[in-house]
Amino acid sequence: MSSAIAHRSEVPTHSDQAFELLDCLAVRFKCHRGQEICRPGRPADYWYRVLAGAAGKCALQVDGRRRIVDLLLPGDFFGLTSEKENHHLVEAVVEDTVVAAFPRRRAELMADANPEIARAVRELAFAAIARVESQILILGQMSALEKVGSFLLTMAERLSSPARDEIMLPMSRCEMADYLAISAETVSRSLTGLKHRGAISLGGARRIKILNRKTFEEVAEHME
Amino acid sequence: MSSAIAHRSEVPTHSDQAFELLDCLAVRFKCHRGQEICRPGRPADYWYRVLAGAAGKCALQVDGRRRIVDLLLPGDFFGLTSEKENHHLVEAVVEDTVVAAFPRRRAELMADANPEIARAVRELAFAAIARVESQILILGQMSALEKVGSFLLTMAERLSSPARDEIMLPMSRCEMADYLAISAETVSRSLTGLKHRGAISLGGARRIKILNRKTFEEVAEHME
DNA sequence: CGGGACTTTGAAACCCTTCAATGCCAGTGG
DNA sequence: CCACTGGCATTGAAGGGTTTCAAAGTCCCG
Repeated sequence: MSSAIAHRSEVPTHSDQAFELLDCLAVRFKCHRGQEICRPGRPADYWYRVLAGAAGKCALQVDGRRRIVDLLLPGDFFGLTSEKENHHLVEAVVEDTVVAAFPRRRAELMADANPEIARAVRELAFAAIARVESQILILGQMSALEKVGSFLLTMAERLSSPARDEIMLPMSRCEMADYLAISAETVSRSLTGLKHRGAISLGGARRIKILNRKTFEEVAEHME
Repeated sequence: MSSAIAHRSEVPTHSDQAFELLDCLAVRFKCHRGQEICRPGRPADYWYRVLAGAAGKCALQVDGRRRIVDLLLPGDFFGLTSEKENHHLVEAVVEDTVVAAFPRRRAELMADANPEIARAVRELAFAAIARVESQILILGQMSALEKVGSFLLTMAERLSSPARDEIMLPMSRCEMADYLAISAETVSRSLTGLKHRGAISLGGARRIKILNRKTFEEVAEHME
């Protein structure tokens, strides 16, 4: 489930030589919270990689709702599409998110010339598939408790900080709601529900500690 | 949203020379309905492509439920992973589904040697990302009517038969339920709901005709 | 200290799930 | 030819979870 790329809260060290070559093309920039990184309808001229912070690939619906299709953490690539235009809006979710942009044409030429780079890009695309597929499993859960529970476990893994089981969420309740396809109120209720069951403890809205993984599985099974 | 690869009910003609090379590696086989194509836990030694019929990439949950993570139609690739082992069960959904299997090692070597093939595989991976992301949007819909409605529109596009707007569903209600993360009964109710609104007509359980796309949009907006 | 954004909590309405029964269709055997 | 069977689809009713609207509470920052 987890990709070959390490997810850390800071820039992953590109141990691969292939990446060092790609990185020569990269333009880095820092984003404010909510700042748009790429916009639907524009030509898809870049591949991107999150280096620090977090970003969300969003789809805007006709009714004004926002759906976060993919949550992008350090190490994750996005903008990988076979279309000529972007279909999604990508926004920074936390302040000072750092993104590297790779000019697509030149990156593709580099991939043509260097099989290692082609392989690396392929792997990154595969990682994106795995990410989105695992999100589908979360969205397919029956109850909101299960959704929030599996989201937290996934985040604990992806953010894998030195202190595992202690998560600093990069997003607000509202953004979790857009990501999990439930209302922000239900997200909140589910978290307090998990707290009351002794599965987690909350230290401020975004600091979450996983106390008892056993409880999560019980919740997952039938929310007893 | 739709990939560069044409989706037809029969084998797509591989106009690209790159594909012809890859096809030399392929082992083709025909599957019965429900037959497993690859199994979780086994080494991921192949890439696959559906040539005819349909297949479903399934995740089995602890409670015995089945979730269809990706619906694979002719032209679609699957088995694209960076892991050493498969995580999903892939099953044929219709009788006589034809699949081509590409030995992964050799296909990768071929991609290393031939940038066109590498590019083609990359595009196919990108297409898989687009497929799953659009499925996330469907799962994120509010009501079952919206889910079923947008599913039908998507299928009409992907199956694009000569007579557009006339779909022959490759799957049962139960499988649609597993794909849309709602119960089979609700799928049925939604279909009759759409019928009563004049959006579709049913000729047998699997033959569906889209009568009025306007109605779909109304449903999507707020299911009036 | 106040403002503002975010989070939590409450109550009513609504939609979906579940369980159950009925209906439909094709294939089989008498 | 017909009855029968099994799988699938449809429909009904009760119960429960989520959404929505609303209000109160919390936290951070100027």
